[in-house]
Amino acid sequence: MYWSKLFIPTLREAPAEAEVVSHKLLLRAGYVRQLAAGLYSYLFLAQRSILKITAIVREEMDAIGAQEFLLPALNPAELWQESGRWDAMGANMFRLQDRFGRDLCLGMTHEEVMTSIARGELRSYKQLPQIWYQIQTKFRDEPRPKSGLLRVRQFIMKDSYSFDLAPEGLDVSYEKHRQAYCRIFDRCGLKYVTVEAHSGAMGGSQSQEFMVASDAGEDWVVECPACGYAANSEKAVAVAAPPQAADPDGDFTPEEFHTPGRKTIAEIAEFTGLPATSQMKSLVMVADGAPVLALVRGDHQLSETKFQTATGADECRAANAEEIRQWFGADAGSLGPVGAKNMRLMIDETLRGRRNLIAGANKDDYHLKNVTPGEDFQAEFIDLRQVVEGDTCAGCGGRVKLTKMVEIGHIFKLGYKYSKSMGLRITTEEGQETAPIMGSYGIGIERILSAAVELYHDKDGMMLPPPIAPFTVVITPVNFGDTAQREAAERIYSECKRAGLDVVLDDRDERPGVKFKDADLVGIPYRVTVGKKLPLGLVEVVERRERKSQDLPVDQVAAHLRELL
RNA sequence: CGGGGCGUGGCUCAGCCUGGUAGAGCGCCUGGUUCGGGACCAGGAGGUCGAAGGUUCGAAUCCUUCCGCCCCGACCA
Repeated sequence: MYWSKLFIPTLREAPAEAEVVSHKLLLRAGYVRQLAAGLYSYLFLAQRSILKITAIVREEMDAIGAQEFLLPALNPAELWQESGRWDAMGANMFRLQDRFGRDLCLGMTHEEVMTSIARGELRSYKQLPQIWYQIQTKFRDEPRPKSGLLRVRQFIMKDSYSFDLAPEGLDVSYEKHRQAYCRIFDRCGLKYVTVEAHSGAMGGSQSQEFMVASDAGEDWVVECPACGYAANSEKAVAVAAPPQAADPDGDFTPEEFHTPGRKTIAEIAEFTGLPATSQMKSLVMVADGAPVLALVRGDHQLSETKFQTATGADECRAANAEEIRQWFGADAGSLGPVGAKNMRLMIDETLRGRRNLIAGANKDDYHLKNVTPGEDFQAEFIDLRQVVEGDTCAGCGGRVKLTKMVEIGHIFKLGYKYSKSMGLRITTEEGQETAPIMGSYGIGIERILSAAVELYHDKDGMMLPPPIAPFTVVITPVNFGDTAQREAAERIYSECKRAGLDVVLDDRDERPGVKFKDADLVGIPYRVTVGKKLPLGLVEVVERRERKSQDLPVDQVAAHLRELL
């Protein structure tokens, strides 16, 4: 293709609305344009990358025996009502009505539709296992779309679903996906980690996420470099740093003391002269409408995900000021476990064995000292806190590190949630009816592109891995008006084409600097510069990432690049 | 939904406080000179200043309401 004929609207400056690197570069390099919050048009270059990514995904999915479908994005309400998710999805689901007033939604994911196909067609254990997938557009009415293509309201997902007779079969389907995902992300040139993920409150037994490190990410991943442990912080377990002061030894009873105007952990620490680790932080939560008091060490944060999982509730939130007043007779800042009535108490494992701690007195402007869990109040010990930097690995004792990451894929053992709620039954070898066990597996296609840009860029632009770059070679004659340069460039161009390379010839009547800048910005992995060395029969082959340059005779360029790519 | 910021040619922004005939740079078009890292000269096109209402002789500028976009938080199968 000839650059002068292509629509590649590069910008010298990034539009003001872009903040994260991948967003800025995708706009500047002319890959995408924004239509509205969380809605992007993919222009020529982005579409080329996306086609390359989806081709890789397709090959690897096909290789594990998965079969490609294409399901409607528009779904009838009834299907989602059967699984219970018409209500559960809440405001995150786009809903609409047809001309007859029938409720419809735009699919956020396709467990329901896949299950409805399965229950209509699958009859016998002989038909299992099945893996069905699609590469299709998903819609989610995100409360806050952000970060360019990283969090959007419409995006392309590869989603697959496995149906197996028994858990051992699901293990196999799951493992096939795990390996296929590794191959996909390897082939896309990404540096990623696989982490244990939160499986949700509704009984999924196992799930893993594929994550790429990026400051633009929204998840924190806890990793132990020593033993390789890696988990999403929503689920991660680690050993907390020991308390900064030893607990008073002795069998004391709780004793009230006046703390006028001191409400925060830091204020109490300053007032008492004891560190935050000597305090219990009391958090009043509401789980499915019922109050629950969650207790963590003063310097720790409650993990709401762990909390929700522990309660088994569908919906959790922090209590508001009126509720707290009503339940405790005091305001936030003076709350504690002693005397908390008519509610469940949960306490973080880190506080097991601690004695004579400080907590709120449930009386405004008063706190208690000498509060001992298990003696002065009863609570369920559960891991509730967020892992922090400085904790040590529960497995090997190494120091864990936390890294912000973007989720690009998620594999999930679903269990029987959909097969049971939607009445999918097959007949076993023994002639009994049984519900197949399911798995679901997702890859965010645009996130692969964005994550690659986040991972590989410099001040001049993108440095996309060749397998997903829109072009792999650009031929840049310094002066296209020069006959010798033009002829050499065209010759190399057609030889590259014949060698099967994705090549573009920059035939624009621009100064060389403009062409070099655009090639760098767009992130084409190799550039062939046809210029001053041509009289010697030589051109330069420049590698984008390292900027390594090599002079080659005109007739060897295509073969050389063919080797590299 | 709470908090903050921003909306002025395609892009980046000035002008707004203190009301008085809409600007710059880049980009675009024409002609010329250039040609190894975003050239130079000359000429030119392009804007209902987010929208509506109000105040005023007069509103980009002041007031009210609404809309949109971004950021932080809440939320996130």
